[in-house]
Amino acid sequence: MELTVKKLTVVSESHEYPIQKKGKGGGDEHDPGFLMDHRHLWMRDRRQWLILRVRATIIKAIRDYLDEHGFLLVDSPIFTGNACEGTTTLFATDWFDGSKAYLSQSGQLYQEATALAFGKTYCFGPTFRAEKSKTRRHLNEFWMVEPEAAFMDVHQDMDLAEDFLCYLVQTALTKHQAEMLEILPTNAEEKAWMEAHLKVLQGVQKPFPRISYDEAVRQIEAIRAEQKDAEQQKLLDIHWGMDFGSPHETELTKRYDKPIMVYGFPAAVKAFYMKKDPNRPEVALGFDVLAPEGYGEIVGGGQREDNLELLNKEIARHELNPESFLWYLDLRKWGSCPHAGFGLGVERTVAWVCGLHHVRETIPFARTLERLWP
RNA sequence: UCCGACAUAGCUCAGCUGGUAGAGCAUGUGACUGUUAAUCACAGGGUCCCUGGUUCGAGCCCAGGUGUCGGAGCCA
Repeated sequence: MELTVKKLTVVSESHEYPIQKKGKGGGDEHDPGFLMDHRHLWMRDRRQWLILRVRATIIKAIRDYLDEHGFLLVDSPIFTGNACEGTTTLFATDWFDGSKAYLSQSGQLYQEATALAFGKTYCFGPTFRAEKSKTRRHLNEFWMVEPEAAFMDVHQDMDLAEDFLCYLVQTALTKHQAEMLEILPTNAEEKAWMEAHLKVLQGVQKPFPRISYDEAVRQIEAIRAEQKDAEQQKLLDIHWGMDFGSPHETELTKRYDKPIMVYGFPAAVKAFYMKKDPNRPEVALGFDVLAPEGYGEIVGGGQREDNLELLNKEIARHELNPESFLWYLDLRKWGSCPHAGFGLGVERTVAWVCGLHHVRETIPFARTLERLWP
């Protein structure tokens, strides 16, 4: 395209722009820390511009899907009065009467209330974790969508998560596939990787492999036996009853080119509100969806304990204060029913779809352990 | 909290066995003008993260500290 300029107006002069063009070798002229310090300008870069538009597409797809499938948006509060699952992972702030308010780390408990009132609901907003996690998968402020439905069991919950995720990925691909291939890779090697990655995403169709925790443990044991590196063997140590660590998830998902659904975790390592398998009380009716290519857990969910007596026992076993949960227990006391739901992390999903190394690029202004600027 | 790596010009980095600081880009001046990652010439630009130590001499070696990044744990 060629333009014949008839008139030129300088709207604003810009001298010594802090972010430079690519170097002659084609590599980045700046390291990630510098770029994050200039996030307010960096987002004008075409790669960042695309990533944040993919995020917007995925967010719209989340709302469209749930709205069209009978879910009502009923948001959970962000301030909560009590620390539900331990204060160490919560940000505390001063409340009016000298007490503390905590920033929500999940809207789920409130979604159980709204689902029992409206049938199918979801909340979608920022979530806060005060964990001192410094990894490419963690932010201290991130966005999570949490659908919850009455009369839904864990199997229907997994069906929903599967269908939902397929819709999100395919919607993002339909809209952005061409520009993702054109813009995201910065060299020939990355371009080849992106071509393969887009094929993987095209293959994100139902059904996903569903692997029981028991089976996953067996597979990880087999993977561990193949490892030659002693360090890696140590990291992959596993036995029934242990929760998975990142190395377990990463190695397991490398074997698949679709997201996998792992279900039936040991109840002992899961949250107090998870319903137990009536046939195997040591197993919880929860599941995780693990993205391929090592992107980790993008969905966590399951069926909730709807039996008042069993729930009380779990609260005692986890040494939680029952008074904090009086309203939550009311939900079982008056008109309860089987119900289930899940949470999907927006940034991890966007990072996976875009094939990014780090989730910090998937949110306009990342908040991490060392970053409150800009 | 634990483990590891790194910290040199505005930015990205090099710097040998310890001998007193370099490149590219950016910036300034000039040349050129069909450019689009412009090109050419010249120039300016440094608390080598901080403190202490070893040494005739430390960007380099040692100790402590600070900061950044990655990983573990925890999780989306």
